[in-house]
Amino acid sequence: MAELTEQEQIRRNSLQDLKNLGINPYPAALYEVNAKSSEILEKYPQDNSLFQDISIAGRIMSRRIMGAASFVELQDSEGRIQLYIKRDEICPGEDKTLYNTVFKRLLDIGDIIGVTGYVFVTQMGETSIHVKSLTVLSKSLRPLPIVKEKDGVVYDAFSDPEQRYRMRYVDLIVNPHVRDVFVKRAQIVNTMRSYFNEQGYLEVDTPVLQSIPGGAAARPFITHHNALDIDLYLRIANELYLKRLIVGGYEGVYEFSRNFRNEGMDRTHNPEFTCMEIYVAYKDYNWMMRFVENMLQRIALTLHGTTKVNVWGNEIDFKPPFRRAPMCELIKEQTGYDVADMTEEQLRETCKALGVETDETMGKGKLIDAIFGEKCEGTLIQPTFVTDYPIEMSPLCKRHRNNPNLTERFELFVNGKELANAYSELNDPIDQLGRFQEQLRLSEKGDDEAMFIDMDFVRALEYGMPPTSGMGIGIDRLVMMMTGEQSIQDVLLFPQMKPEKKAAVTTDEEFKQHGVDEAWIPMLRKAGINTIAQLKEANVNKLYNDLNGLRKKNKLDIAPVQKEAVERWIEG
RNA sequence: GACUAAUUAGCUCAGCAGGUAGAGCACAUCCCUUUUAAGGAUGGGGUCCUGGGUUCGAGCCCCAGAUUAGUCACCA
Repeated sequence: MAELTEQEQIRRNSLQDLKNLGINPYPAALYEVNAKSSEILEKYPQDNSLFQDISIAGRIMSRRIMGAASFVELQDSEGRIQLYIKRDEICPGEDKTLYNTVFKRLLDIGDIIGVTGYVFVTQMGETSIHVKSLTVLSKSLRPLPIVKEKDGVVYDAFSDPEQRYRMRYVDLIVNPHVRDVFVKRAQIVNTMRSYFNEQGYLEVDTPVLQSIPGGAAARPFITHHNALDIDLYLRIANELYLKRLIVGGYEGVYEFSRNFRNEGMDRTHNPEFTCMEIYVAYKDYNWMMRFVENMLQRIALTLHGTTKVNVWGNEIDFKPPFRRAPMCELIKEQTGYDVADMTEEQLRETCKALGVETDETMGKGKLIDAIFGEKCEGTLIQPTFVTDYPIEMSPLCKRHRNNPNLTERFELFVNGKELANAYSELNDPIDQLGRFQEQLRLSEKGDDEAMFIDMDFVRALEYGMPPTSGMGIGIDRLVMMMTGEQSIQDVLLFPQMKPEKKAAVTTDEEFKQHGVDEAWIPMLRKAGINTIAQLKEANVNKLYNDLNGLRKKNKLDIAPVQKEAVERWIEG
């Protein structure tokens, strides 16, 4: 076990002292809570007769002790409220242990307590709780980062991203803003769910483990099922399953789908992320645009009370209708080139002329996408539906009713980023099979994202799927936009991180068995020897000198170690 | 994957031309009896990310590695 820091040791001592006083630092019984910090702060100033017999619980976030009276900031799930603790109030009799020892000495910032009492206003004008009784509910053994705030200025913020993401629990304790982001995330999802349910659409669950990863162009994670002895893929999208359900006869189905893609990680990509996909029978992509607009407007209103949201310095207005523009028109607008009727060769030359990088494996669709991505995406700040994508880029989408080279597809761009993607879904089984075969050709050409052929999906279409419109929206990116967060890690509670590097540490017991004198083990660690392996490689003279030096420095009451002993330890 | 930067006390950060490791908060002991990032005094606390190298001497310079961040590549 790794060495404890001084502060951790002191807290463990306090823990033992509490037990010695007959106080259980981790009691089993429930603690009755009948008030929350936020409602007290909100309602008491209006009506001083309220909250005269309350019980509240939370974490101690700061303490100001002045003799026989103290102030504590208590943090519950809603926020913080000040406690006023007076010695003779919580210790009415002769025995002042609860105040003098338990509260003042054995409790710390980070401990969880419950108190009863009544609400009043201090001379400083702060609504506070006058405490009549105090119960220890959980002793904290690690010191929290201390974040202080005055007049809206935060001092010493706990801000190291690595620590915040790895120890999200600490982040949530000391950074109230972070807790709020995830409340908003839940509100967004709930708003969408009620919006869909109100219209009679059905929420469903489809497989995460799939033998054919379909519905998107992406590299999947591969796993293995032992009993079947087959490889399975973690889903990259749920589209093909939802469409099977439309074939099955549901009018509308949707799913909040956790997807997994074995690709790069950065501040807009996490290996697992959440998409919402919805499919509605007898609709087309024009209907879907109105549907999405209204949904986003409703989310913005729920969260902010207005359709205007500030996203990274841009004021975005989610008030419908959003701009609609065909892709080739936007390319023409930005570059002057009309790519609509170009051949693959002409597109390659255009890319070259525009300075857009290409490679051998790219087909027509990818070439146009490359131009669009490079020249247009970033310019689409206000919500814009980009429509009518070339057919090569959209193997699951219905051909455009007026132009067979295009598809009835839109992507919604907000603040220069893709947010949603929707089709009039392809329901012609023969066309679908042909498009899958084209993907196969791309795959053989080296495009490792080209789609697999899912024959069962084709079979489903052969039974007949009604005209259907489908839409997918990235929940994480939506949350980023709606909360103003700039990285996906900030809207995921537990973003993927590389495993924490664990320093291999040999236990005291192992050192003992290795023949090391017990009294010297702590000194050995201080000398930088934490494993048997390190011990074996140690230099006898250096270690011998180090140990006795440490003995002197730490004023140890043990005899100096003999060089022969150190030799024995090293040799084992 | 490439490049750049960061990594020092529980937290936030200083540190120089290579010469005994610092501050604030937190912690401990004491003082102060209604405070407001409380105040005062004293004190404890460090594998300066890891491993090599240069040097009489490295937190600092060189090489390699780890992690994180940013940019690019990749990524509907």
